[in-house]
Amino acid sequence: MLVGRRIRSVAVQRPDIVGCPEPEEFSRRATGRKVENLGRRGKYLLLHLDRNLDMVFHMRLSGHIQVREPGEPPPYERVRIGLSGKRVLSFVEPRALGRVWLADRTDYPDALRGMQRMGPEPTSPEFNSRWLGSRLAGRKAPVKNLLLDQRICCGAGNIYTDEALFRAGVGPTRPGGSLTRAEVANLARSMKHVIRAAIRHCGTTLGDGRYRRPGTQAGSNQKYLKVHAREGADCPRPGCTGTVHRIRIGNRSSYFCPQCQA
DNA sequence: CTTGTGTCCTGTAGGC
DNA sequence: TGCCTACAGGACACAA
Repeated sequence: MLVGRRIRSVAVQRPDIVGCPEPEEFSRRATGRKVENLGRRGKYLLLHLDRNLDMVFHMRLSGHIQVREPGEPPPYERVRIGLSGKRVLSFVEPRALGRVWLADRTDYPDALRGMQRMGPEPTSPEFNSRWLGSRLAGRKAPVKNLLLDQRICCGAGNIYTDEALFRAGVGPTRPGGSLTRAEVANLARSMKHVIRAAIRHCGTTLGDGRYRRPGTQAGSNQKYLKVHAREGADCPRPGCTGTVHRIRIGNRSSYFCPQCQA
């Protein structure tokens, strides 16, 4: 759908969506480049272009990209990229919190240091109980917050941290350093499981469904959520008589079952 | 270094 | 109906 196409034009509808360089230079440098490959690192999407350039997208809370035919642009289109072969890539972002950057692959800018500092992918062998244990050791912050730290568990967000903690039977407010070795190992395994399942189900489309996998289709992972966004529901663990609670941790909601998550 | 809080932005849901 | 507040898939700057 994208690989092999050449960028013919770039139209920035919302300048603050472009992280760097400045929108004008962003457009100038991207125009004429060819998409050689696609990639992902944590929550960042990568278009590897020729001349050693990467176009890097982050969808934040409500963004998505779609490759469409020319014509009426979708609502909330913030950046429009005209491609060879009569296609248009639209970066759609209602809340305008997402960003796109253009970077030299061998010299990423400061603006992308968050991406550079990310830890191992939860799906990789490097993400194991040894890694997680080393990151949680000595920490007093709630384990929920530490899992949201992309330097510790890249790609994890509010949904998947809740689900992994439930699966591991670990309460979200537990200080990171208080987990036993067995709990850490369990949590690492649970995170792998949750992230793999989410990828298999093409992501989680919640509520108003603004999240969309590329191509505007909804994901299906929301059907498999055990606790997230299920406040008041009976705990899904067989035999448990508890209900799903919602609390605020660090200004964000956490869902969990107090009876099976110690 | 760690930790908690506020901010960016827009839209929707729910209370009154 | 309209106005107000709370909340939403995230990350970062900043203060203590």
